[in-house]
Amino acid sequence: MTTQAPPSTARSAGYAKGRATREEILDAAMLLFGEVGYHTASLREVASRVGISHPGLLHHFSSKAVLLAAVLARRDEVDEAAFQADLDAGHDYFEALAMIIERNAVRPAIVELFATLSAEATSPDHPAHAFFQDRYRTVVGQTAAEFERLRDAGRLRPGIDPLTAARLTVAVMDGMQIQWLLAADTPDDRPDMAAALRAQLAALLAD
Amino acid sequence: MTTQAPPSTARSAGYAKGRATREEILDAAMLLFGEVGYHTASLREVASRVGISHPGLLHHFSSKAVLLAAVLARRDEVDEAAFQADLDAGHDYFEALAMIIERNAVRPAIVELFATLSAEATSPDHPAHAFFQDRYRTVVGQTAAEFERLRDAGRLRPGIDPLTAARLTVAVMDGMQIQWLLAADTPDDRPDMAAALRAQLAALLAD
DNA sequence: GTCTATACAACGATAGAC
DNA sequence: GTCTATCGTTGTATAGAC
Repeated sequence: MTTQAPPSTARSAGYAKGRATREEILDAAMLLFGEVGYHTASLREVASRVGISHPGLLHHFSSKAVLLAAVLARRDEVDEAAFQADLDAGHDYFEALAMIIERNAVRPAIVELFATLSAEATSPDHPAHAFFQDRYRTVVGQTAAEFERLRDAGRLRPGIDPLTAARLTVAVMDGMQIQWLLAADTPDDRPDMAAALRAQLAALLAD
Repeated sequence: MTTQAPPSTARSAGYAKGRATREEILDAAMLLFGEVGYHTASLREVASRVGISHPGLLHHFSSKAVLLAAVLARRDEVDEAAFQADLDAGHDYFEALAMIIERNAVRPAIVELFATLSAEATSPDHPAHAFFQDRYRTVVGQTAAEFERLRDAGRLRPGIDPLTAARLTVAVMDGMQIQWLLAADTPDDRPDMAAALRAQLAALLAD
C-alpha cells in the first residue's frame, strides 16, 4: 500500500474533514464491494459504515457508478505502483505481471470485482466504460511493445505478431480469472493463474 | 436457430397457451438481457413486451433468477446443437469452436450477456453459479480430451500438458470477448476473435 | 393452470433545510 | 457538508378472478 487510510477517529478531529471522509468512503466501498459484489452492495450500507447518511455519501460521489469508478481508479494506482516497483527491482515485464497475479490470488474479492466490472463495463453506457477502454488500450499496448522487443531479439515464435501475442496474453489473464473464481468452492479444480501465464508465454516464445 | 418462436398471435389462439407464453417470455427475456444486461432488465419490462402483467410472468418463472437460468439453458442448447452439426459435417473440434465464435460475432448482445454473466456468476450465491461451473467443467474437459488426442499424435507442443492447453484456450475465448466488446465503438481496434483462437492454437501446437 | 390486482420493503436519486 | 423527507422503480409475495 502506498497510501494510508486515516483512522475512523479522524472524522471527529475536525481537520481536512472533506478529504478524510472521501477516503473513508472509498475504503468502506472497496471492502463492501469485495464482500458482496457491486450490485448487492447498497449505498446506505456503505454510508452507514462510515457513519453518515446515504445522501451525505452522494455529496462526495454523485452516484453509485461514480463511486465505483473512484474505487477502481484507486485500486489501479496501487497495483501500478507495485508493478513499477517490481520492474525497478530488476524483474522483467512478464515476471512483474505474474507477481501482480500472485498478489491478487490471495484477495478473491478484488479479483471478482475487476472480473465482473470489466465484463459489465463493455456496455458503452456503463459508467466505467471509458475507464476500462483506457485500461485495456494501455495494457495491450505496453505488452505489445514488450513482445516487439522480444521479436527483435529473435525470441518471439515465428508467425505470431506482437500485437496478437499481447492480446492473447491479456485474454489469458482475464479468462483464467473467471476459471479461478468459478472453482473457488472446489479447490482441487482451482487452476494456478500465474502458472497459466507462464505456460502461455512458453507457448508464444521461440524455443 | 433450431426452434421457431411462436408468433404473438398464438397467445389468443387458445391452444397450448401456457407453453406458448413460456416461449414468448424466454424470447423477450433473452433479447432484453442482451440489450441492457441482466441486472438492469426488469421483470415488468419483459412482461410488458409479452403483453402480460409481471405477476403473470412469475407464474411461469418463479423468480428473476429462475428466468435467467432458463434463458441460459436454452441458449446453450441452440449453440450446442449447431456445434454438433458442424462436427457431423466433418469440421474438426477447433474449427467448430471458431465457427461458434464467428456466429456470435454478429450478435453482440448474446456475447455481452454471456460475458457479463459468466463473470457475475463467479459469486457462489449467484443463481447461475452452478450452471457456469458445470459449463466450464464440460468445455474445459472436452477441450482437454481433444488436446490429449493431439498430444498422442505428436502434434501438441512439448512441455505443455493437455489440461493447461485447454484452460488457456478457453481463457483466450473468454478474454477476447471482453476486448472485442470493449472495442465495439472503435471498430478499428476491434480484434478478430476467431483469428485470435487460431493464433492461440498455432502457438500451442507443434510446428 | 393462467393470470390481474395490490401491497411491501429496499434501492438509487433528488430537493431543500440547516 | 450533511441532514430529513420524498420520489419512482425494483424484486417478491399474497389474494383472488376465471
